[in-house]
Amino acid sequence: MLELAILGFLRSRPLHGYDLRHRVAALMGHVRPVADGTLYPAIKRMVAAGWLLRNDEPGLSAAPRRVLHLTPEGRAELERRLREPDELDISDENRWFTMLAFLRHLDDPGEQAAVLRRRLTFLEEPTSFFYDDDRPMAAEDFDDPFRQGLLTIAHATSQAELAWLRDTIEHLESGERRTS
Amino acid sequence: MLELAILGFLRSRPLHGYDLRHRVAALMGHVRPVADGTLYPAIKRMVAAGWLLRNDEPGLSAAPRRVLHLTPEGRAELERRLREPDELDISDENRWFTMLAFLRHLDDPGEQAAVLRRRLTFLEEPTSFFYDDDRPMAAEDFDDPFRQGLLTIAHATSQAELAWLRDTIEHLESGERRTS
DNA sequence: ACGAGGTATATCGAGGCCGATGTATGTCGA
DNA sequence: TCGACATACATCGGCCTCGATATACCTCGT
Repeated sequence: MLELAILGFLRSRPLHGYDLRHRVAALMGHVRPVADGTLYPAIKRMVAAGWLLRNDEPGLSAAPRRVLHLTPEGRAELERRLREPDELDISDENRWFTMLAFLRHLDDPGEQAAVLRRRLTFLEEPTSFFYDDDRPMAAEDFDDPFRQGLLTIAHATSQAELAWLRDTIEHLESGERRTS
Repeated sequence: MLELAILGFLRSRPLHGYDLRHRVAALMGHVRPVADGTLYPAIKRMVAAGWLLRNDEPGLSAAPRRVLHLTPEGRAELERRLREPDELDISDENRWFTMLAFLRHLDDPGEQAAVLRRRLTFLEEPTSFFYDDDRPMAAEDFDDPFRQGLLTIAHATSQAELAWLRDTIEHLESGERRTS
């Protein structure tokens, strides 16, 4: 997910680690600023994987900036991750929102719509409040005002997302039809 | 966060690992079912910390059930975590929602309201779309329909949560005044 | 002329998480 | 009665993350 964000940011322009750090932190919405000990090893991994190239750009600042470029392989990797292999369902909110933030890089509207449709299917399947054996979750959960709040908030969120998804899918697909 | 959930569930009744696994998975909302390799080491840690007691309950099922009880220390630890030391702000969604799911165990309405009020303060401070140096985030972010969607959804979510928070805080505090 | 604070990268160790795998036993349908 | 499946616990290696720490240079205010 950090890797996805790095690939996504570098798709637009080359950046050095420190800049990436700010952008990633802003994207993750202050939620959890990336630690240096996480970011730099990730960069190293990705350079080793052949997705990034590191060019030194001396003199412009205090320390030498290691400017990172996306390689064609990196670009392919980004697209692969945005398309998201079907087995991994889009069930992790963080992962999903990060994907959304860079979905524009998948430039075929049909493919974009396909990703949104998968998310829509996922959101539409009712959340089970039951265990596997149809035992309902403890009744106490439902006269707890805090858990009620949890449900209220979750409901509002998914309604908002569903509305947006349906709208956007329609737009993408009508545009699609017009251009084909 | 896993530990918080374990403490929370055991506060109501003793449970064995397998049952905990189901409950935690249901709580995390299918988001990411806990792996055995995560749950059982966590239990072991917590037993070692003195928060849990493990009593074997033989014969009732296939494998011997290791029934887990919350110790007084565990209970204190749960309450400490629900009160959440002020330094760590409630910025991680997962953490926050898990807290909410067990906030009833902090049985003083005043303390409950205090926790909600901290969350309210956090949500009310406007999210910065700027870097530290007041450079705005790339303009391209704003004519990207997917990032727009991100903002739309986030806005709807926080509105719903804000409304619920204000409502609930008021209830808790008026109840508080009545009983004092 | 000096120190505080920002820029920029890097490494290390401790510990946590995931995925795979193993080991039993009970239950239920064909 | 045989196999499939659920119950129930456990361990292991590898990878990742976090937090701390280090280095070194620049800028700006005093």
